[in-house]
Amino acid sequence: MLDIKLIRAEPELVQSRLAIRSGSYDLNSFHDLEAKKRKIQGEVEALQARRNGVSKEVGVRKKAGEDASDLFAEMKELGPQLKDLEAEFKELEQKVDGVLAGLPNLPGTDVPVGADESGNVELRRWPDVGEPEKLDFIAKNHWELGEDLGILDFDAGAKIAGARFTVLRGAGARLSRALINFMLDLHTGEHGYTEVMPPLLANQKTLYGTGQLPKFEEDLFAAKDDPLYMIPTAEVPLTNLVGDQILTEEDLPLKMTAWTTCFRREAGAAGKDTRGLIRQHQFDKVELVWITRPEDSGEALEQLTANAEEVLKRLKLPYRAVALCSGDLGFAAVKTYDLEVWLPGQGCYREISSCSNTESFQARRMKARFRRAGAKKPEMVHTLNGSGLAVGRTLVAILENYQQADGSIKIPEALIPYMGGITTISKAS
RNA sequence: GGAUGGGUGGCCGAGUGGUCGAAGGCAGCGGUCUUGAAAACCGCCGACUCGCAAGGGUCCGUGGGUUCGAAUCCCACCCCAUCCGCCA
Repeated sequence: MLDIKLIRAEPELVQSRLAIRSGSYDLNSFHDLEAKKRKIQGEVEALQARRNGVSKEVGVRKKAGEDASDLFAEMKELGPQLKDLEAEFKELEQKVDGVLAGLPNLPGTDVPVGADESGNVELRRWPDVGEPEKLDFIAKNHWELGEDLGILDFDAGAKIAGARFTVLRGAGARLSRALINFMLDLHTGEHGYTEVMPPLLANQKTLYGTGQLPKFEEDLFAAKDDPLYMIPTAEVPLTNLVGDQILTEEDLPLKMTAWTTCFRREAGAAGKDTRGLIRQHQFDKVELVWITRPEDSGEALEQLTANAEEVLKRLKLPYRAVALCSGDLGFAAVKTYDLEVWLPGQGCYREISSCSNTESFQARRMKARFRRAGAKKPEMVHTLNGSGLAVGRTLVAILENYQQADGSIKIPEALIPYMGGITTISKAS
């Protein structure tokens, strides 16, 4: 949620910052609505002040045994009047909140301006020399490799649950588990994150806090008989852990990591990435979340992204880092770096991690604050999140990058201990 | 699912329908004392919001209701704890 004070104080700035996002946001009618709300608020409060004064006076007179019938008469008139005005105010307030809840965050001033993903800016590649190493045979897609090896079963997934669900078997299932453990061990052991296992279902308030609701309900799976949604990312439960709290300055930065399964309806993605593991309704992800002081969040995004990149480096998977342009930013983000892994089977880079600084946008929605040592007023914290990494897509990247001419898969060195010593996945294994 | 007890400020915890935004304690901040610290003592100390300010308003799980007036009474709902039942 944007700071209403900022919208009021700098309407042109807010309008122009929103204009470089995708979608259009006209704040003119909002300003009128909001001004009217404040006007009514003033009137309501004046009447409330009078009511409170009268009530107090009644108390005083009763105690003294005096008559208060003139005050009762006044209240008889004031009461209904106040009630009507309060109802009007409430309605206006809800409208204002509704508009506010639907406004996305303002892109950072250092974010490249662009309409869509073609405006994104490549920052660096790893390894940093030219194109990724070419295989000396024709690379296969991961779905061919996986099916041939019997470790990815798309038909079985479709039978059990439908399209965009997959069954992993044998070494495939093991590889997924190995990746989760490898990533968690790295982030907790070397990067200083605390491991968390959150609920995979969340209530409406929680999804509002991170910005999925009310605007993006169609992207979520919902429970049938309970007001609960399956989480689309661990960012949702992890970030909300600090909601409705006033932390101390020493608590910050708070760094959390979690492996969770994630669920997305992919409502707007019909026909996109229909084959393979790239776009699934259900996938596993290791998430990184930081809660910081406002002055620290810029640097925190660099570190968080570096932590995610380290996973790719240890797995020796070629990738590039991209700064998203204004038109490609997510709803809550001020600034986002995407990490894109090289997929030889498809001859392109694909997103494998997205790291964002939302600054105080989510904190304001969920009332996540902290108090500086010695300070009187609490302040909003800044929240950041990033994938470190998407497990399914990492598995894809390993299949495609580590494939051999005979269709077998070499296990990246860093993963061998997590694979029980197995060094290759081949048809026989 | 059934029964019971609860949801009050950063935390713990009192609270009689009427100067209650709310006792007390802890934590925090400032001070006295001390070579310094601790202890002791004194003072300050909720959040949000409207307003240039003076000041006003809202908030005691949520939403309704009763009343001139509700943290206190009534209704509904949510959540938590414990016991019973069921169950990974």
